[in-house]
Amino acid sequence: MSYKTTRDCIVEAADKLFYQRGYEHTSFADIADAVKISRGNFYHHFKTKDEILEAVIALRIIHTRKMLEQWEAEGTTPAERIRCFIRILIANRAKIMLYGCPVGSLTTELAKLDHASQDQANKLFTLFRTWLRKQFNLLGREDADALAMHLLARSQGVATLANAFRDKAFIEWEAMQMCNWLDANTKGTGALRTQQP
Amino acid sequence: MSYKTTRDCIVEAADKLFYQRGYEHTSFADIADAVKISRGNFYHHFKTKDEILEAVIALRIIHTRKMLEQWEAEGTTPAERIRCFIRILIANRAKIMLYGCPVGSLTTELAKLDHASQDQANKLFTLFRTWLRKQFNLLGREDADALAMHLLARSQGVATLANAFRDKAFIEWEAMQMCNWLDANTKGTGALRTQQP
DNA sequence: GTCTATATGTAGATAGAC
DNA sequence: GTCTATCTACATATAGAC
Repeated sequence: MSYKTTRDCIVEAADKLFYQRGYEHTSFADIADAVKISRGNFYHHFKTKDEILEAVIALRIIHTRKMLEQWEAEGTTPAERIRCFIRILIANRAKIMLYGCPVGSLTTELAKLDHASQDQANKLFTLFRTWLRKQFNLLGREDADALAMHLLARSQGVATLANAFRDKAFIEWEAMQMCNWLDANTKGTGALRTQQP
Repeated sequence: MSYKTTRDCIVEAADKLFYQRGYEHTSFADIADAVKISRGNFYHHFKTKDEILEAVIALRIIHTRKMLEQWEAEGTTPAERIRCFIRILIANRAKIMLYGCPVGSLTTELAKLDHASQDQANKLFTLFRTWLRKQFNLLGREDADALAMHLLARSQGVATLANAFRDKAFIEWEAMQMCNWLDANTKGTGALRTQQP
C-alpha cells in the first residue's frame, strides 16, 4: 500500500528537474514527459506553475527536517552532528559538481525572478542555520549564529566553485578544512577557542 | 569623441539586466526597452541571444582584467592586494544583497542550462583564481592555489547567503573574518603560517 | 542603422470528451 | 483522473520599407 499518487509523482519529478535544469528552464512538458502524463492532466493537480514550486519547496522542507532529525539521532556529540552537515558535501559531490547546491541555486534563481516563493525557499537555509546554531550553542559558543552562518556560507561557496570547475578534489579538500576549523573551534584550548572563523 | 555605439549600449544594458534578472529571464524586449531601440534593430547587431551573452561575458572579462590591474598597482604588498579582493564584498554589498555575485550567479545559471558559454563564463572565476594564486605565491605559500580557491569560495558563499537573507551585517562580518584569516596566513609565526584554511 | 510588421515556436493555461 | 484539442501570451527571429 501507500502507492504514490500522481500528484506525488509530479512533485518528485519537478523537484528533480528544478534542481537539474532550474525552475524557469523546466517546462510543464518536461515534467509531464518525466511523469508520463499529458500536459492537460497537469492542471487537474496544479492550477499554476507557482503551485508546483510551492509543493516542491514544501517537500524539500520535509526531507530536510527528516535529515536533521536523523543527524540529531546519529551524532553522539554536537561536533559529530556538525560533521554530518559537512559530510553531505562529500556524499553529494557528484550531483554538486553537475548542478550545484539545490538550496543555494534555487534561492539565487528565485531572487533574480523576484518570485513570491523566495521566503519559503529561504526557509530551507533557515532550517540548517537554526540546527547548526543549536549545535554550536550546545558547545557553549555565544557566537553560535555567526558560526552557523559561516559554515553555511563555506559550504555554499564550495558548491558554487565545484559546480563551475567540476572539481571533486576541491570539495574533498575544503570539507576536510571545514572539519579542521570545527575542531579548532570546539576542542581547542582557550587560545584556540577564541580563534575567529 | 569615443561615443558609445548602439552595440555598446546593448551590451551594457544586457550586462546589467543579466545580472539583475538572470540570463534566461531577460528578454530581447527588456534590453530593447532599456536601450530605447526597437526589437527589430536588435538583429542588426546580434543574430542570436547567445551572441549577446558572449559579448557580455567578453565585456566582463575586460572589466575584471582592468580591476585586477588596478589592484596590482594600488596594493603595495601581496596581502594588501588580496585585501582589495575582499573589500569588493563591502563595496558591492548593496548589489550583492539584491542580486548576488554576478560571476557566481551567471556560472550557476549557465551550468543548469548546460549552455555553450559555460567555459567562457568560468574564465571570470579563473581570472580571480590566477590573480589570487599569484599573490599567495609572492607570499611564499606553496599551497597558493588552494588558498586562492578557498578565498574565492568564501566570497561566493557570503554572496549567496547575503542575497538570500538580505543581510548587510553578515557581509561585513565575514569580510572582516576573511581579513583576519589572511593575516593569520601571511604575517604569522611558523606555527600560524602552517595554519590550515 | 533603424524602424514596423510579421513569421514561427513554445510557454502556461483552459475546455470539454471519455 | 486522464485525455485531446485549443487558446492566449510572449519568446526569438526575419523581411523589407525608410
